[in-house]
Amino acid sequence: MHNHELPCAASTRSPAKTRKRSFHHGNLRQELIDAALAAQDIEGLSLRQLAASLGVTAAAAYRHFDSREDLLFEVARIGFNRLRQRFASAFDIAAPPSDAEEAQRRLNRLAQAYLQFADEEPALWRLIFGAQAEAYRQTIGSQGTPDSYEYLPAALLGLHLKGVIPTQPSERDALFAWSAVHGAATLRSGRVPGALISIPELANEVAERVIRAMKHS
Amino acid sequence: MHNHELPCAASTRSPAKTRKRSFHHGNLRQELIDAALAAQDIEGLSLRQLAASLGVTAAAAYRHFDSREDLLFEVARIGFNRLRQRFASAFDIAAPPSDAEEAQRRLNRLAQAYLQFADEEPALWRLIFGAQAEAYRQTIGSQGTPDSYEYLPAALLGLHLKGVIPTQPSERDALFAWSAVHGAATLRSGRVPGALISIPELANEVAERVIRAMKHS
DNA sequence: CGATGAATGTAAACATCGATAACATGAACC
DNA sequence: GGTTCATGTTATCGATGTTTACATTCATCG
Repeated sequence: MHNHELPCAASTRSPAKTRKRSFHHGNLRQELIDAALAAQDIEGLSLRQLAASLGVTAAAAYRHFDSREDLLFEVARIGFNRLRQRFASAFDIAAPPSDAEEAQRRLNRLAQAYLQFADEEPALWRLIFGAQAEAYRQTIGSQGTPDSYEYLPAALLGLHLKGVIPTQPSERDALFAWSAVHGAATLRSGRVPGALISIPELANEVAERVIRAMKHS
Repeated sequence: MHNHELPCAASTRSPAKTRKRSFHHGNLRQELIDAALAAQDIEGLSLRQLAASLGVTAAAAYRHFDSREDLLFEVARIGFNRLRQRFASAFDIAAPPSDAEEAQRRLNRLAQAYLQFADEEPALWRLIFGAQAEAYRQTIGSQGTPDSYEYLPAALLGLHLKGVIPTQPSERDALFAWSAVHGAATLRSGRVPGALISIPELANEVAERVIRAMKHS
């Protein structure tokens, strides 16, 4: 029953995926997370099937996670981190935009990051903005430096600083911009008819319109 | 075990809810749907508990529904119908708007209908726009006269006809407007910080900004 | 009225799920 | 070698969706 052909080589987390495992799996926690990340429907995952796919009993998973929700929680944390990394790639939140064009490009890239995340990692997107979205947002959405939720207000403020927008962007302006981008991503993830535009184009459309709405207030 | 104190009074769907039931429940299908509609988490409903709450075995539900999903499907159909009725109350899609102000009020009321639905029937909202949103939309979203998805383009067209918007609204304009409204409803249902505005006010904000974005293109 | 058959309920069973408890194994450390 | 802890297994529980076989009611027709 037990296969102990090869003993675990390194005591410290051997990352050799090609090695056959010993009785001790060696890296089960991470592999469970990875397997969950690779699933098409993360929320609907069965812990037993997930464990079985790694050649391990369901009970083994409970050595590393308190519950199924706890596992999904860790996966959601990774999801939020990836989204924040995409935001961070859009622009440096610490430095103000160089000029008006750059300020506009920032909002554009931010929208693009959001939409690309929804497009390229739809399962993660549905997880973190799905049924448990509120629970996730409260505990892990606002952690990390900088906070994911700071980028959009920062981008809008940059637009004002460079004269693209006449008034200081209010909280409602941010809420509207966020609604537009989030809504576009949601509708896109639902493959709504007519949303067959490319992501950069769609992001540009949304960003342009958001700016237009704020230009004339 | 069996209670047959009162025989079923009317053969044709007695709606008397105060009457005690006979062995035959009499209206189980509808009551299952009603009970599901009253649930706070429709997607997470347990068929067994639902049946038990009506004093009936789980297997009894299978006389009226092929599966749990089938039941949720019927509930989702009702949800779409209610949303469409709210749209229909916003304005008559067959008649063009009387003037520019009425055209703007139409978009305003449409956004309000959308947001109020999300606010007043959050469980139904989460059901029809949740995990199975795509499946529901494909089969029941576009049925009925008129189609739910016709209202927003109609409202935008009305804005153009009355001179509020210079150009003929494109499909992308509609997509953006829809994104903004849908996103606002989604964020609101998530109780996002700062979204503490009243629904009419929020609808007005969104509608105004959508119009502003289209005015200057 | 009474038999028949469809509609609609129950009871029992099955597979699967999340979760827990008791036990077994392997690795590390003295 | 022996102890100890981390990490796996097996067995089990209660709940779930679903199916099957059986029971009851009801409408209909002779």
